[in-house]
Amino acid sequence: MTNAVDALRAFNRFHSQWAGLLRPSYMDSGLGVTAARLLYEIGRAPTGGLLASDLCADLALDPGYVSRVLSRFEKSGWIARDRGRDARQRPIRLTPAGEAFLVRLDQRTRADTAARIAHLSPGNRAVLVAALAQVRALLDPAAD
Amino acid sequence: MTNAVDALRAFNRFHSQWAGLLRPSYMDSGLGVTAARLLYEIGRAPTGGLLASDLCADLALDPGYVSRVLSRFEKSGWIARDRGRDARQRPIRLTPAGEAFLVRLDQRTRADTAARIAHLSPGNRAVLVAALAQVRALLDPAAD
DNA sequence: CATTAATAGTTGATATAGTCAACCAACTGC
DNA sequence: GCAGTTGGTTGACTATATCAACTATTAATG
Repeated sequence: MTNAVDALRAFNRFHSQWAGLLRPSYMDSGLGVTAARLLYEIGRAPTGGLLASDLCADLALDPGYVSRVLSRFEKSGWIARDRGRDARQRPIRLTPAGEAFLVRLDQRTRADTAARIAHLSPGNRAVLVAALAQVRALLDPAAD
Repeated sequence: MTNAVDALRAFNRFHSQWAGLLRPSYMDSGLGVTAARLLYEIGRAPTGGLLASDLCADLALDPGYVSRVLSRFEKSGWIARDRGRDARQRPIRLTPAGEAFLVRLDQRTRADTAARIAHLSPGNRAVLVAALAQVRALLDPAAD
């Protein structure tokens, strides 16, 4: 296991397991992992201008699928869609209810993560943060 | 972002994206991510004694689903199932064809990973390996 | 300005992935 | 030999995702 490729692959296995990427429902939110990612992305976007096509491109998802998920979000009252200047597009914005839902979800996720590193001392946390930054810097030449 | 929880969550986002965990088909193998994990697990197991129930437990999967995937594997000629002493259980073993398939798949995955860190110098690789080990040691108190 | 081509998004049909409950056969303990 | 349990399979179903066809609108070209 001195080899970087093997080490990395082993780490990938470990991490995807650890992070619960395999679980079908994201944090028992009733959302699938993909739907949760969509909602997060909507929450992160500059208010007002986000289009369905942006989501498709950013997350590499099928337009039809995105359309349906967005309809569900709309029905749940988490997003609203207006018409823009270009009447084909339907800019997405998060409603207050959606915002609230997202905040709750985020809090739960954060609490979960916190619990999973609760056993680490402050010193060890610092080491962890440094190591994570190191990994990311090396793997992602174009870090944002 | 000085906070360990936030750093970790950001890393999780980055890594799951980087590792391509979202892609439906594992390395264009025709297998879904779950099926690929099953096959790997079968390949890793001590020859002969592996049971479907072990796979269910280890990977937290539904018995019914596992049963079907294993049937597909059998039909593809990748595994064979005998009867054990306990005639309820059907110990799984990899056939030569399955072994070969797995080797090819592994080579492709390895090549892919290698390409993605091709830009790293030997020194940087060593740093990466150390950082990965560090992360894992901290996150996984019960590392194997 | 009329026609054609492209774009944003939706919808229908279909495939794949995963879940849940019922079930059979074989084993265990009494 | 019977009650309860275990390993595995099957059937019915839901959720997730893909593909192609379609509508409405805008842009491009003559």
